[in-house]
Amino acid sequence: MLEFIILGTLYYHSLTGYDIRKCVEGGIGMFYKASYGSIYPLLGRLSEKGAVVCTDEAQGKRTKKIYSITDLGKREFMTWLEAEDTGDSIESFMAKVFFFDQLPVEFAYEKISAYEERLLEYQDNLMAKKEVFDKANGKKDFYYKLSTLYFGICKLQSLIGWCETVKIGGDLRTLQVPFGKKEGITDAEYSKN
Amino acid sequence: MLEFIILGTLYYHSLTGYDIRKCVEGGIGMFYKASYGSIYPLLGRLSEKGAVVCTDEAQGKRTKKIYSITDLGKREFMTWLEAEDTGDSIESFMAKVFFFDQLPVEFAYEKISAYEERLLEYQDNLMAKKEVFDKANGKKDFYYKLSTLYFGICKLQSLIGWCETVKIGGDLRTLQVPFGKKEGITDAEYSKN
DNA sequence: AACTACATGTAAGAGGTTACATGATTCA
DNA sequence: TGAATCATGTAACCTCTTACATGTAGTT
Repeated sequence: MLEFIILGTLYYHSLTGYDIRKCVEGGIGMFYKASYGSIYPLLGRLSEKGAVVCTDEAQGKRTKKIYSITDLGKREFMTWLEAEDTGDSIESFMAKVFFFDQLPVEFAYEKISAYEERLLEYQDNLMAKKEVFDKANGKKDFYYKLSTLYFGICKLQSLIGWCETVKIGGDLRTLQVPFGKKEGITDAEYSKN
Repeated sequence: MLEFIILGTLYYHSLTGYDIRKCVEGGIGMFYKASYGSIYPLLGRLSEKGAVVCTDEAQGKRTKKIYSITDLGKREFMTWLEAEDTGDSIESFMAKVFFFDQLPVEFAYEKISAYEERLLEYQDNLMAKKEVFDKANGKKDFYYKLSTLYFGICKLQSLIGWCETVKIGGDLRTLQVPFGKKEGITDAEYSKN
């Protein structure tokens, strides 16, 4: 995963290992953490493979190592981006979506639709599980256990709704919050920009 | 983590390693996966430590190994359950909530409230990041990147809403879905039980 | 007789994290 | 001049996953 996130980050800009980390943190950092202890060794391996090249750039007394993606690296990145992810985590799916801007729109539509299909299947599973839970107990000794299941269903259905909107390039503002604090994504605030 | 999930699973029932896996899969399996390759070695280590004990039970030609939690194991489990989790993942929080049924209600209220507080702080961070994103680009080349951020915010606010309801032991049915397919958590279906 | 589920493990390795070690540059 | 940030790395360790290996019990 991190391998491809690095390649995606380098796709349009050459960066140092340090900068890559900042980019990841400010980008898909919500879904994926990258520490130096994983980035630097990985950059070494990617260099050996020929997916990136390293250029030394003098900067006063020290030398920065600036990494650039190669054609091979670009191909590998695109292969990953285009691959169907088989039952992977939401996080890894979001990591791909993060780079969909560099793909044709039809492509993004297909990928998100396919993912949504699998989510709908999974939804059926969860519903069946919920049935069992609801019936098997008196709803007293299992309140918190049930609550986690409800959270899972809620999150899943939010994600399905997200797919519906994003796959057609819809207005992100319609991704409204179901309940709780509504500050933040109001129309008023959004239209200021 | 898995260590405590095993202890929590064994809290009221003695089980084989095989059964533990099934329990985890059917329980917090949505948030946490456990393979035999992690369970069996862990049970060995827990035995050495004295947190669980193993009893052999003859069953025809073979012998089942049934694991039971000890007082030490119960104390360790409770310590984990009561500990403030510092910026951990949603999954690890849900894993704790899963076992809140064996805690006094006030305790659950406190834990969920404290967690909600941290979520609200994090929400401020995300909003700031969203501002930067919204302003820094023409909303064309960054649509999908922005969409992942919106998903993060949406998920976070869903979770905050979930906290609001669950901390006071509220009706789980109010955790309605914001958009998308609404099948499943309808009042009609729920009231059948 | 064949298949599925029960049941227990191990070995190799993926894929990280944490802490450590080091030093340059920039800015107040 | 001191602190923060920039910048690069290593070593030890941890936590699992995957695949393998083996065999029993129940069911069709």
